Amino acid sequence: MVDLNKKICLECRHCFRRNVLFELLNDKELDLLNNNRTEVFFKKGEIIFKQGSPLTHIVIISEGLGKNYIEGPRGKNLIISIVQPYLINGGPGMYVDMRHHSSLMALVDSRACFIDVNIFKEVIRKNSIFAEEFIKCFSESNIHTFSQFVTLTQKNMEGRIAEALLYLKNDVFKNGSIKYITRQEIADLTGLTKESTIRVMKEFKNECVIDEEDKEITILNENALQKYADLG
Amino acid sequence: MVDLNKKICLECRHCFRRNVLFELLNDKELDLLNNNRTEVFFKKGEIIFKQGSPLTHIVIISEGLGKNYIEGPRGKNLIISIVQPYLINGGPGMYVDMRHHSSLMALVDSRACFIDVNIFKEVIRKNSIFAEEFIKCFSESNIHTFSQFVTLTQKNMEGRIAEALLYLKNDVFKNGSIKYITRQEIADLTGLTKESTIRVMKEFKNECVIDEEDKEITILNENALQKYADLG
DNA sequence: ACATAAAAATGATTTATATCATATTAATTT
DNA sequence: AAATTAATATGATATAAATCATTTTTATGT
Repeated sequence: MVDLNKKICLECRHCFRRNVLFELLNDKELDLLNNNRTEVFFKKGEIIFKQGSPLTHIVIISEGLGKNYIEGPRGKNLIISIVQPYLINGGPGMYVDMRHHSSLMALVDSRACFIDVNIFKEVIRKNSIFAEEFIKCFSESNIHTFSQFVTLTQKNMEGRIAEALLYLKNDVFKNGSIKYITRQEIADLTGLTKESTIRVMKEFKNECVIDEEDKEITILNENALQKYADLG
Repeated sequence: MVDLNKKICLECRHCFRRNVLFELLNDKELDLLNNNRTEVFFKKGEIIFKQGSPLTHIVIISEGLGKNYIEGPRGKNLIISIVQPYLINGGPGMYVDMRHHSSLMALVDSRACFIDVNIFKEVIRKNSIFAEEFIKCFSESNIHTFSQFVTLTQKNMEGRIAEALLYLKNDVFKNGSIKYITRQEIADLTGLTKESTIRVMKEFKNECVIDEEDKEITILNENALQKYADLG
């Protein structure tokens, strides 16, 4: 009979190794993380962690896709990032108040790995190279937030949608077509209303800057989008 | 004759110790930082470090006040934070591309301490408690950025100005009156134009929510401001 | 296959905020 | 003290984007 625990363990170590960050850990450290993890399946639309709730685990999506968003004061969401597999979802609360400062929702059926945050911090404390790379990841997402911040406060609708589409194409879907993202979500990425988003997307479609088939958005003219982003 | 080097050294260690973070370092580590630092005076309006330039040193303002801002694509600035003495100005670039992703300008005549970033990182690598506290500081500023992001994308003029004034009063000037900050700077903190900022400030003055004498802004009714922030 | 719900689309209207133009006051510089 | 520059103030006007009201299309559940 197959030892299911063992199987999950091996799977997980595989999952760990898919993020180059974990290559910096030795077997003992990997085992430590592995022995303090749980794996949970989420259906599309389910919340993986919720803003304000205790931050007890860091989350790695091993299969699927998520959106990381801040719930604004009157129900309006601001999407900070679209989360692909193997990225570490810690969040600034893990070193401040042990609370989540944003929510993570599954955009498609997803599998998520929960690692005890204290164990994770212990590994960071013990392995300074790993710590440094963790800070690096954190910093990279920070740089993206900065640039999104400027875009949303200083660019017009076309510029903001163009930036969001370029982000989705290049950073999230790695040059594939954009899937599983609704107009409302593009609105939440850009701080616009869904109606405005729909109008700009239609404008881009009419100008053959983008195309859409079967809910898949393809970017036909990246230069045009870049121009919108630059002029916006 | 007084040994000036020694004097600056002692001063600096004093400056280090004013930030509780440095209490976590041992003498050897403090010496290491101390031996790899320079102190520079800046006049009001001078740039301490410039967005895009190489990040070779972390900066601690030991006297004075600064503004940390992102220079937007078409000349419009976004102020991320007002920087008081003893705070560490690293920035996300120090673990990514060794470039500054924002600029720091002196708001009044200021003294700034430059510490070699590689030495600073070496200390972080060697002292895991210090590293953890550094991540904590970084995370706290991150949480503030998140909240400012939501405010600027989801609140109206009054709400944004109210949030900025509360930030200045409580976080920057520690319940003293708000000084050295122009209308243009409040505009850059809120993503508004200076004209709109002037109008809202006047509205707040008329309603006796704030008062201004000799360029010093006093908050007369914090509850009213909080209400504007909540409803905005 | 039908019913229900969710997403996308569209036009009309409103409104919050920016822009423009100009004046006044305060702060620096010469 | 005069001249120049920077900051604040104010009114008129324009406009980008939100809001509101419906409709159409697509997806999901029973």
